[in-house]
Amino acid sequence: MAAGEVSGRGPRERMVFSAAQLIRGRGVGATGMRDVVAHARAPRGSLQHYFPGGKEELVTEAVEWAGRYAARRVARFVAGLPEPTPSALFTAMVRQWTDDLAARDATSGCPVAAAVVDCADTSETTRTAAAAAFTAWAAAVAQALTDMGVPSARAEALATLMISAVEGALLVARAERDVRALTAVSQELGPLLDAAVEKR
Amino acid sequence: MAAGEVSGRGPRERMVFSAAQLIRGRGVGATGMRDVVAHARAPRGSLQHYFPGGKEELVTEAVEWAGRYAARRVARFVAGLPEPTPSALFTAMVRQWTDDLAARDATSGCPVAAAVVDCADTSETTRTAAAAAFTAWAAAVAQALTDMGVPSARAEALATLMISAVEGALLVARAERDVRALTAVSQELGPLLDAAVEKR
DNA sequence: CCGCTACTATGACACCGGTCATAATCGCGG
DNA sequence: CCGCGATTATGACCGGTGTCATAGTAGCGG
Repeated sequence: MAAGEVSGRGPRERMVFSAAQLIRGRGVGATGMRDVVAHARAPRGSLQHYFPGGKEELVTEAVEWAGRYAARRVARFVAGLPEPTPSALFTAMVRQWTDDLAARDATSGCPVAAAVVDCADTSETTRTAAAAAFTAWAAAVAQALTDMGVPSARAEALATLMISAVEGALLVARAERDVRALTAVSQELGPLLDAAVEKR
Repeated sequence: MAAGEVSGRGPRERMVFSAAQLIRGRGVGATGMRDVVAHARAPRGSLQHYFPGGKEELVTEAVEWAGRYAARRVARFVAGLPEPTPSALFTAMVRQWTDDLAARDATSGCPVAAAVVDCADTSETTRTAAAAAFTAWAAAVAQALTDMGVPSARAEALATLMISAVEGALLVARAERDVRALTAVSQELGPLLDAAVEKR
C-alpha cells in the first residue's frame, strides 16, 4: 500500500487497487465509480466490462485484495525480523501504519474497516469478504505466532487481539491525527505477547 | 444505546439520538436527513431550525452525544461491579457490545467509528468531535483504573488499549457476525489489565 | 385581538451517483 | 481485407441527496 502507485498491471487490477485506496480514505459511500476510474487512469467504459456486478463487485474485490495484501505482508514482516518474537512482529505491524499515517497526514485508514462500517448490513457479499479478509490476516499472524513457539490454542486468540488492537488504535489515531494510540497499544501489548511463547 | 427508544425529551434531542442510531448502522454517507427525521418521528421542518449548520452539525452532535454516553456508561459499570478490578470493567464494557450485537443481529457498530471512517478527512469539526469522544471515553476509563490502584502513568495507555481493542474487535465481530473476536479480546486482555494494579 | 417569536410544512432546486443503451474502436486469427 | 470478440466511448436516465425559499401555524405576553 505504498504511496499512490497506479502502474499495476492490467486496468482491472489497477481499478481494484484504486478502489481500495479511495475507500480507505473517504469510505465506501463517498467513493464514486467515476472517481475510481479517474484515480486508476482507466477508461470509464471498462467498468461495466470488468465489473458487471457494479459497485458492489468492485468494492468486494477491493476488500479481498486488502485481505490478501495484509496476510502477505505479515509473512514478509516475520521474514525481515532480526529475531522473531511476537512483540517484534506486532511492533512491525504497528509501524507500517504509523508510517502510513505520517506519510499522508492521517488521511487514510483501513479499507476493510471502511467496508464493514458502510456495507456490513447492506451487502452480504461485501460483509463476507471483509470477514474473510480478517480471517486471512489473522491466520497469517497466528501461523507466525506458532512458529515462534506460541501454543496454537492461544495463537489464534492472540492474533485476533493483535488485529483488533491495531484496527481500533488506527481509528483513534485517525480521529486524533496522532500516532499516540498506535504506539501506546504496541507498547502495552508487547510484554503480554512475548509471555505467551512457551519456554522450552 | 438501548434498543430503539425514540421517546427522548425534545425533538432536537431525539433527532441527535436517531442520527447516532442510524449512523452506527449504515454509516454517515448512507444516512439521509430525511431518514433521521422519520426515525425520530420529528417534523422535517425542524431540521433547518435546530440544525442550521446542516448535516455536518447533526452528525457532529451525534458523535458528541455518543462520546458522553460512553463515558457515563463507564462510570455506571464500575459502580455496578461486585469487586472493582480492571478486567471486570473491561469484561463489562465488552459485554455491553456483545449484548448489543446479539440483540440486533450484528447490524450496528459504533457511531464514532463510522464518523471517523466517513468524515475524518472531509469535515474537520466532525473529526475533532470524534477525537473528543474517544478522549472523554478514555478519560473515564483511566479514572476508573487509577481508582482501582493502577499507576496513573500506565492508566492512560491502558485505557486507550482497552478502547482500541474493543473498537477493533467490534469491527471484526460485525464482519463475522460473531461475537468471537470480542470475547477473545476480553479473555486475553484480562490478566494483563489486572497485573497492572499496584500491590500495596 | 395584536404582535411576535418559535416552530413546522412543503415544494422546488441544483447536483451527483450508479447504471444502462448504444455505438465506436481495437487487435488479431484466418 | 474480413470477421469477431474484447475493450472502450459517451450520453442519457432515474432516483436520491442536502439545502433553500416561502409560507403557514402555535402559543403566549400584552
